[in-house]
Amino acid sequence: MPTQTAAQRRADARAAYDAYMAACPARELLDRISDKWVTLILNALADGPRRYSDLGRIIAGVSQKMLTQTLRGLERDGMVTRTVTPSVPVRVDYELTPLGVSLLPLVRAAKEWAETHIEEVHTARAAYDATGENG
Amino acid sequence: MPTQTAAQRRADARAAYDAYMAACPARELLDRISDKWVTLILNALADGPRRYSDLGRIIAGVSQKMLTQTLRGLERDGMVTRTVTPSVPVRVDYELTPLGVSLLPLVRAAKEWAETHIEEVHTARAAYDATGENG
DNA sequence: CAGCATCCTGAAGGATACTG
DNA sequence: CAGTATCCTTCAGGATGCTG
Repeated sequence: MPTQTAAQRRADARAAYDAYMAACPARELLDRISDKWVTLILNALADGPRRYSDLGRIIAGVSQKMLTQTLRGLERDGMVTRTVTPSVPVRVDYELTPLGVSLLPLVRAAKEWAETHIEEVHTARAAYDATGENG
Repeated sequence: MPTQTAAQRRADARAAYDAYMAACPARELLDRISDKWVTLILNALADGPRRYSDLGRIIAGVSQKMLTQTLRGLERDGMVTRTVTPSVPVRVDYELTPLGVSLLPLVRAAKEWAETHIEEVHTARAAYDATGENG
């Protein structure tokens, strides 16, 4: 029996890697904007502040849980501000911070790339699927 | 009993939205590059072709399953090519296609933004956590 | 060497019900 | 209105063992 199995070595490597990854700024960013709801909220807030219920309607398919959870995350990261107006009933507005706004170009760049190259991707995909299906 | 409950309406909205989302190029792209292993593989292949086992070593914490699965996905989408050299033992090289290469600037832009703004994020996060903890 | 097939667990996220 | 709390399902992804 070896001092360390291959599995253990891999596990160690992963642990080290995970630690490294957790500290990687690019990774943190991608983890954030890769979230489906994050990009949708960012877009929904792009032209100005919105109320909680407005966001829920604009984004249509979102559950309360995910909406709240995502907004909290964005607030925590300084991407949006949450403003409570203690009227009756309560009113809560969300708005992008400068930091949140600075993220928009990146999201748009991604959109740009996607729209430019998506056909290539689809073509490649169709070709790949075709070759695989008949042997 | 209403013709349609709120839950049903939300479910319908989600179904419609999911369909819409699935067809959204930007969404497709984000789904791809948000994958942890995708960005790592892209980077690993940035300076030239690599063998399967090399990738496994360079990316350290990856499991065979995810490595293969991710590479297949990238190949299918036309981001990488897979070249088999039928020697003994077999040798397989992966290389970025022009399409794959065209994605690198975007990944780097993300990295750039992250490195520029990550401190702001961390500061905001610390502030947020501080206010919440003794409320 | 470069995979594939299988099993299994943890975590994300939707549905639902309740509250200030 | 704007959430919070709970339960429950789904499934991404790791471990393991086998193959051309």
